[in-house]
Amino acid sequence: MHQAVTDQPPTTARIRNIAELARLAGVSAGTVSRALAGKSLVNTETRERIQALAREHGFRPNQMARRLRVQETKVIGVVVPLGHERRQHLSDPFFMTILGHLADALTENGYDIMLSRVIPDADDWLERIADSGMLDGVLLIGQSNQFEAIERVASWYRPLVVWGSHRPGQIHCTVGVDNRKGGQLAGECLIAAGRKRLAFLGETIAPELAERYAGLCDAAAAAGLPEPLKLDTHLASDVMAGEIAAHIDRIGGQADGIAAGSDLIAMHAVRALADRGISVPGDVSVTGFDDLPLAEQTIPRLTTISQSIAAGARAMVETLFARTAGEDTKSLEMDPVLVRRDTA
Amino acid sequence: MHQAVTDQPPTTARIRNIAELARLAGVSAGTVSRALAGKSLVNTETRERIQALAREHGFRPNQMARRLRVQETKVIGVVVPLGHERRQHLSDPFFMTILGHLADALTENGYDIMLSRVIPDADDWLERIADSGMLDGVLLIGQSNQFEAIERVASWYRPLVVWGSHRPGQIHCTVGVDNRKGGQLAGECLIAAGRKRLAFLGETIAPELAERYAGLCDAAAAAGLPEPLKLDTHLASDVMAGEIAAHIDRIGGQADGIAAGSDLIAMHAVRALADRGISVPGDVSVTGFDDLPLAEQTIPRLTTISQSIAAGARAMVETLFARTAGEDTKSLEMDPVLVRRDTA
DNA sequence: ACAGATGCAACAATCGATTGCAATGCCTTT
DNA sequence: AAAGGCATTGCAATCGATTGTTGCATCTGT
Repeated sequence: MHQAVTDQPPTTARIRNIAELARLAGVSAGTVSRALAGKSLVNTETRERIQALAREHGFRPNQMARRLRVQETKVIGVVVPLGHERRQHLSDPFFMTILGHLADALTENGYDIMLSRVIPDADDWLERIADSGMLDGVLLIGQSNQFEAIERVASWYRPLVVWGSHRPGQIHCTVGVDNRKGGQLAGECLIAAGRKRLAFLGETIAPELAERYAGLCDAAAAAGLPEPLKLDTHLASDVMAGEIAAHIDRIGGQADGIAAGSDLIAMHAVRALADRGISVPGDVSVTGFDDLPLAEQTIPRLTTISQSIAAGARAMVETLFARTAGEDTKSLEMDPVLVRRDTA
Repeated sequence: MHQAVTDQPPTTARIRNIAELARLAGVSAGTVSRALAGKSLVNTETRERIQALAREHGFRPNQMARRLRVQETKVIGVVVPLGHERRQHLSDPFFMTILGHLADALTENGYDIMLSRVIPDADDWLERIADSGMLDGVLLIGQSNQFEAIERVASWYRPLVVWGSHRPGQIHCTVGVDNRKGGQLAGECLIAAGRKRLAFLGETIAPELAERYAGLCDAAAAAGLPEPLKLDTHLASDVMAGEIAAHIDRIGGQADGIAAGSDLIAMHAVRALADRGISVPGDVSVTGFDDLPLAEQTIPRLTTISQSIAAGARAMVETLFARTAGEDTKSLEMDPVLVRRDTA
């Protein structure tokens, strides 16, 4: 009783389960369970005796067993499907930023996070996750090209919320930004800066980016400008830099206003332009998308379209809990906001 | 049999466990288990029949139960202790970068990741994680001020590897960089650029940063310069920017060479200097630490000390598996490398 | 002093899958 | 034809905790 509370006793064998502790305390396993859970059904004195014994031996009940029994895991899966982009990896700054906010919101509510980076080879990848019995809910970051798979699972698995865009009539619940409007804002910003030859930098296989491009086209059309160039770029960071540089070299002076599909792409573009002695925003204007924390730290600071990621993450978590509680939830489409800084 | 493979049948009730499927197939639960696991003990024909039935009903065995039974979870915990810095959050770019690489290495080996952001209020926070029965191993990112707690757990919990610095005689196994040498490299770089009034920007409560500062002092002493200034900064990104700006204002021209404790701090410093019309590296030289991917993307690009995070992450995972297999492992201290770019 | 109420703890079923061992049936061999 | 071998499958224990129900003992009120 006089040793430090959390030390392992050197002599005694470790206690491996409730039954052993029960034998040691001279009570039944059920009583130990109730005592450790702090339930009032056990006598205060015995409860404290058992708790002291547990502390002394460094015993903690096995969570796996508990969760199997109570059918509740207090774990939420956060999943990134990498359908069209197998080489992209988790360190993508947008994903990391939203993950950080999700982690904050979930841990505040007493939930743990299970992280999966999934390459959807098998077409039941999401079924497998939803149905594993390991999770109380799933948050999906991005739809990638897996719209069908998500719809299929959403039809029977309720605790699922997706970051992404909302198509009319879809089953699964999304939280996201109006990407088309965001693209339009970016276009209007470039046009207001006097740019007439626009280009979009990003891979339009992902629906989000396709919509941003569509919005850019809207803005161009409204201003009577020709359709913006579309420059594809992979999202994997190791190849992105090279591809962007190649694009810049190739298009030469054909574009004076670049709307990038993400802040990361924009940063690479600014970097590539600077390397070639092209001034931003003197010669070329550039806009980003996302408004990551680092957008404010670059020099020049990025003009970008804000997604308010923190609010989005909070909304995802709240929506998930609402769905778990059986409520019907609506998808949330947030308004993008232009953040005017130094690049456009 | 003619419907799409993973569809849920609209009429039948969902199958909830192996026993129900067994009844449906007219065999025992054990046989179903073996069939779904693809074991050769069951007749090929029955096995395929059972597998088809499972697919048809979208049945997947409960992982929680399986894991309880086989005492192996295939889940590794990745934990960030936020001992001295409660407001820091997961979106810290260094953490995110290393997490990305860890995720890659672990998923390649068939492991899932459980993410915990822990604020060590209770002093048994790590015991609770290690002993939860939910994890096959734990990777700790950073020691924070929790050295004692980590030592205590490491004395009985083997599958634990920590990113951080190694003190002589410690029990727990670390992977990290020689922070003191890194600080020294930074100092030498600044001195080689002709800087004589050095300063360190970062919070020296964390042992890693304290060692980097010590290395900087070594370099200064070796060059016969006075002891560098120590400017404390919190690591939480929301307050960091303001604090750094205040430091820059306060010290005025007292320092012409700034060694930052991390790339993020360096970025903020460069930003603050630029805002004040101070040229980098014209008037002041700045070095970072970590060599995050974004260090190469800033303008001017950051001169920094490389930690080779990718290699470190791989080493952590390998070491963890070696320990799980019962091998004795040594801590790994990697050599830092100066990456000379544009800020010093 | 006795019926009924109350407090406390034990018992046993349960969560869902895995797996060693036993049992069945069929085929081969002498 | 009996015995041994092999291929399948069933049975039942097990992983470790939770919890509804039951049973015992003590206390209260009249």
